[in-house]
Amino acid sequence: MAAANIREVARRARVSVGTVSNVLNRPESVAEATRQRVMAAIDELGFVRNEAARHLRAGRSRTVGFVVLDVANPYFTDVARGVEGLADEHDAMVALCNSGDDPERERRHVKQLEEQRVLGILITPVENDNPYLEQVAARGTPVVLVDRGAGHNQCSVAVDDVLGGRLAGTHLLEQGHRRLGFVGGPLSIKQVADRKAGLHAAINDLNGTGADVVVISRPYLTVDEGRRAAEDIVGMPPGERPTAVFCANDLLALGLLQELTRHRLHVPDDIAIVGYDDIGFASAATVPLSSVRQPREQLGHAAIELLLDEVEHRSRHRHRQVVFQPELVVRESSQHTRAR
Amino acid sequence: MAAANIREVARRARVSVGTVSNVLNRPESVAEATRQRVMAAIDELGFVRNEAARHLRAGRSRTVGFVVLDVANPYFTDVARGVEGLADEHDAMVALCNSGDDPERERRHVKQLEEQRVLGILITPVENDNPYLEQVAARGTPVVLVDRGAGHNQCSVAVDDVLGGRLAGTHLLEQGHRRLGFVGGPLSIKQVADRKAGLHAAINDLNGTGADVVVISRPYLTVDEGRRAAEDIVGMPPGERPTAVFCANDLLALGLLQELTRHRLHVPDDIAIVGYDDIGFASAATVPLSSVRQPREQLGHAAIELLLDEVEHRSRHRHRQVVFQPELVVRESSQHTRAR
DNA sequence: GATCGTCTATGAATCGTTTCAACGATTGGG
DNA sequence: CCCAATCGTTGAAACGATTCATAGACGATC
Repeated sequence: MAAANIREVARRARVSVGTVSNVLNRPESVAEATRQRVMAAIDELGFVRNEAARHLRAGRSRTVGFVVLDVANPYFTDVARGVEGLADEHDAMVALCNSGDDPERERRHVKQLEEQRVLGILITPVENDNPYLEQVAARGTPVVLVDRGAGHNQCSVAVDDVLGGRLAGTHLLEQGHRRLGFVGGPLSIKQVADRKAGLHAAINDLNGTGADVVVISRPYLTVDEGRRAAEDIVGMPPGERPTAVFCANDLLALGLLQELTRHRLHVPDDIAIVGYDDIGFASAATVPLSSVRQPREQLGHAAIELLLDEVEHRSRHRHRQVVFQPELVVRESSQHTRAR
Repeated sequence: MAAANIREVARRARVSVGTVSNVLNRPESVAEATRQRVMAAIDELGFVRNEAARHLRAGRSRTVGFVVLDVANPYFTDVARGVEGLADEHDAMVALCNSGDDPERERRHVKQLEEQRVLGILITPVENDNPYLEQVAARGTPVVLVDRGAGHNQCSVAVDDVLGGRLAGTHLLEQGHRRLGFVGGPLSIKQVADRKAGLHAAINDLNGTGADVVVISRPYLTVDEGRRAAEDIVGMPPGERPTAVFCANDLLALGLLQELTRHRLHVPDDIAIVGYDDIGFASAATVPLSSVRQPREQLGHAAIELLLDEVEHRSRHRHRQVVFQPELVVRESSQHTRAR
């Protein structure tokens, strides 16, 4: 049974195609009896609107593209949830695309989305500078950077990572720690560099305390790399070992926690840990993890809001760069438990 | 700069629209000089093909819809990865849609996908019986059920959950356990019921051993519920407490593990645990978790293979129900560690 | 120089919906 | 009884790319 089209529906209901279209899009402007007849014909024929044709006519689709670095990362799926919520209200669909850290795949996805004339594209780009995205925007598909700041020729939503690092650092200093560790991925990733800078800033805020930072650099932000960082730490002479470690994300922190525990180092008494992102598994760890929380759903919310504003008021739209404040969630992994 | 269309490109390159189309789709049939001229025009105008128009003409889009229960569940993102791999080779896109366990949302997504005339729909339905999906298929959009068996009027890919339960059960019995526990979500979910049935089957296989099963039923399959199950177990008199527990998924198992440890019960010596799904976090747990592994990527692979077969050989296609065998991965959580 | 074949390029028809000016029918006011 | 206004419906013109039968140009062959 090939899908029936609007013409067949019209014929069956003995009306013109225009009327069928009206039933579908402006039911109030059609006489009740006619409407019924058309609806009946639609049911009988199993008619399903052809989105491609509507879309061709309309010039734009009702889909928003969201290109993320990694669908498997709970952080992004949470942001996506925020996007979806608001998109739903504007009956737009969200197409979730995975670049998997590969600039090539990212470009392919963006191209496809542009060909689909999506309402707009939300994207966390793999690389830092992406002139091609500005071209996409210039050709008429609005682009909003997610989790990345932008110049004022683009919209962006981000979280203040320097502040996040500072919150973590200040907290650890307040707990009396003076030998701090930073476990992070490559500093070429802006988020990582900013978080580290925040940690240093916290120390500067409190200058003259003689606090020190050992940097343990790791190539990726994964659980496995967290474990390796633990090996590094365990290998240090106890006098040089940091007494508190700030990790660039929760996956690292979880790996670190597991491996330290395995080596009979107690968290937080021997080594305190603060992570970043506050993913669901953070509070579920064997020692619940302190973490810097990013307002993930809000981030998604804000991103699509900026996008829709640009779509709806193309002329009077001004690009904005929204920056959220992170928040420190203190749990067991960074508080001395004397009563032990 | 509104997106230029193929006519403007043709005008600029001083050729007909047909020729531009040929450059795009059959470049070998166009003289080199002409081709160059057209390409130049495309670049200069920033021309981007309009997918809606191609699609309208072609009758079908090059997108496959994948509707999952929960994008935040690593299990589904892994299956999705399998789907994407093969889809890429057929230069099809995958649209990942999230039903979030809500039949209403699921239906909306399916409707949208059908209106988009996607190549086909892969879906893990929320409910068990879904006649509406057969109607979708009958109207011409192939549907493949994922992680659910189907009758022979539909294609499906699934994993033998009874076997999975049996593997877990047999393993625990072989380790000498006789008081077993089963922690699971509502038995109305077929997967859960099957896994439980498998556990009982394992006991029957070895009849006369006097093995026993305590069922601890929980409404959801989450980490939190796993913790609550631990409370139940801790509350039992030590003589009745199971010495080994099989969980319907890894999230439950992780929660259980954490809370038992917190109550100073040692895993596996006091209580052994086997989970299900073998998600990434299973091996990363404080006590690495034994788990029944489902061939996730293969599942995705097989699903899209069935779908593409139906698309490409519509007439001679026969619906198939593929069932995979799960595999038990034994780790520390279910092996006595005498050397402790 | 007529005939045939090869290679390129053309342009009109097509996909299915939406939109909108225009039309006929009906109603109410003057 | 006529004129306007209102209401419901119509039909044709878009939207932008693809396809395909056909035409034209050019060489080779007899």
